[in-house]
Amino acid sequence: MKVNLKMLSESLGLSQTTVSRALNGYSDVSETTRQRVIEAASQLGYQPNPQARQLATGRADAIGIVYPFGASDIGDMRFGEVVSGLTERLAEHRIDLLIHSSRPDVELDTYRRLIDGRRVDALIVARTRLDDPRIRFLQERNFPFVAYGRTETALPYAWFDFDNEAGGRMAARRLLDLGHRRIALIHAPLELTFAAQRYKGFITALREAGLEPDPELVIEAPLNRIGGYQAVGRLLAMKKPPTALLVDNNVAGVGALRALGDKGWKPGSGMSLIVYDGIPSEIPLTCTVTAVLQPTGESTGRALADLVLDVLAGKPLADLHRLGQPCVGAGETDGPPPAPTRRPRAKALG
Amino acid sequence: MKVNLKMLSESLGLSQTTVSRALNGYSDVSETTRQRVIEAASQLGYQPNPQARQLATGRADAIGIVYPFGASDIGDMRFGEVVSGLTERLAEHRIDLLIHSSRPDVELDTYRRLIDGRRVDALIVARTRLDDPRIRFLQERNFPFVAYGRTETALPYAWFDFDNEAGGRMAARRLLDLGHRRIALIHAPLELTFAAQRYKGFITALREAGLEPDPELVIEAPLNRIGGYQAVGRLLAMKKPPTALLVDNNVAGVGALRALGDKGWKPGSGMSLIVYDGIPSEIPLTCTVTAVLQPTGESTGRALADLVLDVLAGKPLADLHRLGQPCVGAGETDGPPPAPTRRPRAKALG
DNA sequence: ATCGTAATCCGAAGCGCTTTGGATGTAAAC
DNA sequence: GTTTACATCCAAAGCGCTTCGGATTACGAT
Repeated sequence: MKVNLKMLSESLGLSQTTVSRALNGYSDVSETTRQRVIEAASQLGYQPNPQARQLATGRADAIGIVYPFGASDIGDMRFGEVVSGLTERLAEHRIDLLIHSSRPDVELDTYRRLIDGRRVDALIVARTRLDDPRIRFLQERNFPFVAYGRTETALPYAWFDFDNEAGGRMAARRLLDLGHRRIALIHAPLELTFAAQRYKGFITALREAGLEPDPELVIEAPLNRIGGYQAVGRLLAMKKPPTALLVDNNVAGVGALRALGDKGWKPGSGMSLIVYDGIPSEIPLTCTVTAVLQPTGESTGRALADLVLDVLAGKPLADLHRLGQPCVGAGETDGPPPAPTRRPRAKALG
Repeated sequence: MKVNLKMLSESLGLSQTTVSRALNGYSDVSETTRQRVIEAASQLGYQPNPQARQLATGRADAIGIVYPFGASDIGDMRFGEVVSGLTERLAEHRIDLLIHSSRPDVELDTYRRLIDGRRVDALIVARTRLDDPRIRFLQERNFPFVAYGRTETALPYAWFDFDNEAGGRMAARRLLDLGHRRIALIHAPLELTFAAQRYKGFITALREAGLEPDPELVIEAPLNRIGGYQAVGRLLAMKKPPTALLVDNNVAGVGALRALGDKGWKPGSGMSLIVYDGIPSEIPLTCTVTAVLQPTGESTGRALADLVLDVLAGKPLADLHRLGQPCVGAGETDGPPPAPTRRPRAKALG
């Protein structure tokens, strides 16, 4: 038999008011009675009914996240890990995580339902775009949210993001330091925030090294494996292929790696390769591919949860920004460029 | 301004009772008034308050799933896809998906909180074990749930599972048909249901072919990449290594593939390899590794959702079972065994 | 005219919690 | 002795919905 507030208060000879206030940490109840109440509550196994509480307070004690339907979880945003970190931190505050998924074209409808249905107190917006309609929508409605990734928007909002520009710069820098001069970039569509940022970092590094990026070597590829595969095909078909390659995401990176393998490429020989986020199946093993690494998904999840809590606590949005730092991890594929071709055969034989 | 039932009913000149019953499809309200009500509701943008409804009905309109904390989403249970399928189907019934994660040692506490806290109407139990304390717990409490994977338990319960035994058998059969006789199996700990099932299928296939499985060739490895890596190391170090290998999960499979690669193995040469579920980074590209393939995560999610709805509708548990069929997809790695070694060098030179 | 029946509709009582606006008692201040 | 100020506690009014147990009306049957 479920025990409710009424039963609990009667068994204590107190009013529901007092018991409720005791349990919720109000100051107008003496410490001794509070202890009695807490004792009796755990004794009787009292668990407040969340729906009743929510109805009375107007809160939902839940936040929502909308997962892009059909998104593969390979690499991508490490969904499972992020969820783990999120729920772990949120649980400490008795807040649940509600997950919905929807096809991109009806995403705003899903948002609308969640908001109007008062099912969540706040939302997390994942995988932002430079101009993101979801964020505009939430700002118009003045609904609390935190973005996983930044956007180009005037109004302030809470966000968590990695310093993708720094990451792109570091990666390019690494290749430059190894002596490469013809460096290719395969990047996701630039309306995606992370792609634009990494792109900018890449270009910056090249310019800093006094190089003007060769437009031919900068290829936009769809955010899937085939995209990476085909882009590498184009690069290798060039009369003068690049000596190094940066792929700005690991989904396309898998395809790129595969394409290189098909052409007989091996780690440490021929073209140098860096894949942003690394190749998923390699991370915990010896890395054959150099990668730009980011903190774990769990830590990202916790950071997002903290931001959500801050937003709900009413902290000024302009302060609620977190920037995670990536780093370049070494693999076997970032050697120096091959020695300049000097018609060797003839010489050697001669 | 949020419009509630009272406002809606007043604007219509009807009682709250009638409006509520009209909206909920009761038969004691005339069709004409029902239409009027529905019209006015969408006109005013009326959205019922879920917390109030839940309080009144005692339902939570949500189901829960507990995700194993720290589980990588690579391959594994294709968490993101399953979630997509689940929420898609559940949304049609106005049911939300609540996700929690917890470390395995406190998983039952999480269950307890969700149940006692009346936050969910049912639970989904993922990644079952042969003897699963979570299922015992839920059965004791008589709390609705559906299991993703079967268990050894007397009482009936709803489950979705793949026919892992058939899958294991098919995989072994494929290798046998190619002429292999020394076939190794790397399997996850057998307390995991899927591992036990695939193991059984493997053994069955061998016996059917008149072979007695060689205990030396059947290796248990932890469910991670290192496990697969080390197991292959042991196999290759044997005086008489196997000519074919089946890895019963793709997490260890990634490690196994890497180990083979380190020893100079290439697809189509030397040892034949089949990885259950396939290598994650390969699936949408050309497959170099033969795989036992299962339907998409989305379809699994939808199946789970349907089962949950059936359970909540009170259908007899003994009927609520779904068995998905795997199939063996071809790759480049399932060739015939190498020709028997016949001391070639001496002979040839002689 | 009277009754039974079916079709519609509604009043009011919850569901279990929070919170407002006092009530009560006690000790310090005047 | 009266006033003031705390420190504790509580009655009652919601929060917005569902649902039980009638009320009302219309109408063919008796």
